[in-house]
Amino acid sequence: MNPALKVLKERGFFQQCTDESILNGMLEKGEVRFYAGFDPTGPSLHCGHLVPLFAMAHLQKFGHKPIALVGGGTARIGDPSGKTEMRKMLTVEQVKENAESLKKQIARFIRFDENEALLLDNAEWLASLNYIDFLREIGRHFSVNKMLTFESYKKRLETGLSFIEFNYQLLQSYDFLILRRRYGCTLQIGGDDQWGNIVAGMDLIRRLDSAEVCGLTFPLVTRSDGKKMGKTEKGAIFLDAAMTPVYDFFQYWRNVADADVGKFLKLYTFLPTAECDALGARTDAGINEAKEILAYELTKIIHGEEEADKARNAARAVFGGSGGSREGMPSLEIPAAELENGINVLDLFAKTSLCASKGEARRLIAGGGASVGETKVTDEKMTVTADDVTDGEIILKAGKKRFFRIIVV
RNA sequence: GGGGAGGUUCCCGAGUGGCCAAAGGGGCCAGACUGUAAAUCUGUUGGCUUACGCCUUCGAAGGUUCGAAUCCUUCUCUCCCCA
Repeated sequence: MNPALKVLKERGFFQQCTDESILNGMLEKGEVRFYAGFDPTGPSLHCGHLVPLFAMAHLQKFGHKPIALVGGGTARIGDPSGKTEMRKMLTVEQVKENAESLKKQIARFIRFDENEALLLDNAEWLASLNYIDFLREIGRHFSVNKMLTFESYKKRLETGLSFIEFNYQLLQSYDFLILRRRYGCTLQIGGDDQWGNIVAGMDLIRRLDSAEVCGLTFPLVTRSDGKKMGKTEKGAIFLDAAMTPVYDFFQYWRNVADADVGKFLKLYTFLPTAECDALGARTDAGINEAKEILAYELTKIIHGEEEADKARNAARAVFGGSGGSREGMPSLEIPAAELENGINVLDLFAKTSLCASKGEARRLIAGGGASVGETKVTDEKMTVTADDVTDGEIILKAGKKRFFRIIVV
């Protein structure tokens, strides 16, 4: 088997492909131009996008030529695949802005200075399409009957599917067609929810250009507890530090379930497969340590080594490990003068990201989950003063895991 | 175009004039147990207030009423049936 394909399989990136022997042969034969799409529906990529990013990085390491396609054109429509509700329409400006920030994040995974890696925006060819021409040339090759048999559309038929969303498959197929014609792209990779769209693109290319191309999908990553990957109640875990602080990002991965550690190490780090398996097979204190490795390695890739160190040190400081430093902990500066008069605990907690309101702070205290420094807060009328300051800062705790650093200036 | 059913707090879902900040479940947060895990049990879960209480919330805007999530009018969105 081709080594690149082997790595993808070993690491859990392989769900299904259109024809394995053809794909294998293609990869063996030489550098393959491949693409994966990213929808700029938000200003930042989130954890759900990590799998295709890592897959692209792996393939590039084997010399294959990646195209990261930002869906500046398609994002204006919305893909119904896997969605149960209609997507919000975005304005052209929003999409453009989003596309810009996605590019920077993708660049952390793909080296655009090597292997002729490309970053394209499908608005380039979609925006100027002529409706009539498109129907004549592309639309006639699609059978509505066939499209309706796709699982993703079936589901949407129950709740409602607008015509423009229904057209998504045509546009994505057209993307593939254009990329093959212009850049010789012969492989599309994506999440398994994209299977239908990928196959449709393949069919279109076979019909119009009589050319053979391949598709490969990744499994939908699930957590062992059945919850959605990369989602918390506060929303998705984003790659942008402004949206998900590095410390929170680190902590998310630090807290994954035991059963997921090995799988996630293979998917979300570049550590050798054997090492990932070994780490994931650990138990007790060992698995706990493996989680730190997972969190650290991934944070390093997304936010850089310096930030990853900070986050790890902050976590260690908080949870009592060695080599701790509080620098990476979420923090807030408060003038010393304010402390002179004393600040009510409720007000102080409500100011931080620990509590959204004073009511929430009150509940936290009532539940016995709030601490100032090492002292548990038992009275909501308590006042925090300069006496509580240690080394120029006050550490607030909400529960065992959430910490906040007040820096006195 | 005609007819019907609906839009409730983070989600699902009760509520059909005052006892409703709104049942129940899920989730979230916290406590116990632990390994910053899982499972389990317990508590909590709109905002402000020391408190009495006040304010905002039941698709939107008006109206009836001492009082509306609940009644009326208009608008809007979703689903279903017919054309």
